[in-house]
Amino acid sequence: MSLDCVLLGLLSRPSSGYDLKQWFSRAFHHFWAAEPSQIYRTLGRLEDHGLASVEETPSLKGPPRRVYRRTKAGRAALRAWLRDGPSMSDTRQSQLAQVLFLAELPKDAQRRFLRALLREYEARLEDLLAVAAEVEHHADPARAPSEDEFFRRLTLDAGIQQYQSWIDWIDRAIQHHAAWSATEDEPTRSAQGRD
Amino acid sequence: MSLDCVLLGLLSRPSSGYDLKQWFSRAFHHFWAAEPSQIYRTLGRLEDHGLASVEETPSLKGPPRRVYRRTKAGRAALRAWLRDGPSMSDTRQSQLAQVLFLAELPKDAQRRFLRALLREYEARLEDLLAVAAEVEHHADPARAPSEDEFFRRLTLDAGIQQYQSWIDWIDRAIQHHAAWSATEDEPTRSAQGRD
DNA sequence: ACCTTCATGTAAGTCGTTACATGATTAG
DNA sequence: CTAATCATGTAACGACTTACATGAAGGT
Repeated sequence: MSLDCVLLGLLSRPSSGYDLKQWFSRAFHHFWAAEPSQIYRTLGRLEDHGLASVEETPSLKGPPRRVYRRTKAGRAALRAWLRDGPSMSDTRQSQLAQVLFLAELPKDAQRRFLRALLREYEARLEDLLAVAAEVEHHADPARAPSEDEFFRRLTLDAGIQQYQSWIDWIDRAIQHHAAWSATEDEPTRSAQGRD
Repeated sequence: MSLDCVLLGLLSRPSSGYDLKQWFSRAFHHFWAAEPSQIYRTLGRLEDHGLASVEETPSLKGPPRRVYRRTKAGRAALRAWLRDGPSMSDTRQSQLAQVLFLAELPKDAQRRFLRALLREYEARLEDLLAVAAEVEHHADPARAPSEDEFFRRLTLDAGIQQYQSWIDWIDRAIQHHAAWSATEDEPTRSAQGRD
């Protein structure tokens, strides 16, 4: 239900499914991912419900673009969603679940896992910083940002800070893990092959 | 597919669906939520695939408990999942999507939204701190933590730090928003009723 | 000739949510 | 007697993923 709202938000400018896909792989990717198939289907649903309208226009390359724009009802739905207050979705972080069960692996595999996690987050942070730099580059430093710009930067900042916070956490985790491995170095029960 | 793995991880101690539900609403809730219906269905699937076995035992109260324990194959599947390295699930944070579109609302509604978001995260942090305090209380400060304890604390720390990081972000966001609202106080285009 | 980018989707299947159904035991 | 807790699930629906299908335009 909330991908519908996200698309309605993005449709502040008329866009094709393909256009929207680009947003999802760039400025956005740190807090919402969506596959083309899902985007196209959701756009169809929006149209069915009268929240968006389509217009087919020829494209320079390939098949004609189906450009969606939101209707009055669409805008109303979006605003209702926003006015309802924060919709706190349950985040599923399988990496953390994996950390919780890491006792199932031997110590060196544990260390490898934590290091791999660190590298993952570092890579993601780097990607996001590149996006942020690009946004910054397009901006006019003399003027106060527009509303859209202001909030786009806020969400970028959120992502950057989240990743930095993860990296800090894993750094400390790796250190604690090393220290604790040293104190507890008799072979442990749970790393053995029982079951 | 990964709820299967999470349950396999939790089944390091034989448990009923009801037991597992308790974990999901307590020590766990900050990075994975699951409804009973889904837990029961997943347990059934694990059994079908030979990753867990059931034994029915009478309970003191209510219907008999169906206690699941993981099989050798189950443990192997879990370890394979862990050895495969971090599984970075795409997080969907609809709150951030909402922030991105906040320009659709008037300024005072924007401020209310950000404040509500702050309160949400503060409440969640408080809950998690309570869980962490409880865990700390049960622990023996003299001994080094067991492997299980060590990783459980790691995941709790991650949650606490994440929430704190969110709170810092929103605090700053609210300040920036106030400052920026003051500079840009002519009525803005996007807050008007066009579309 | 072949690859990439642009651009559309469908079809099958899994995962997850919401709502409901059932029934025993114990504390007030 | 009533409500809470313990304990099981099903049924229906909606969300999301994975894999596949199609095809034109333009570059190498």
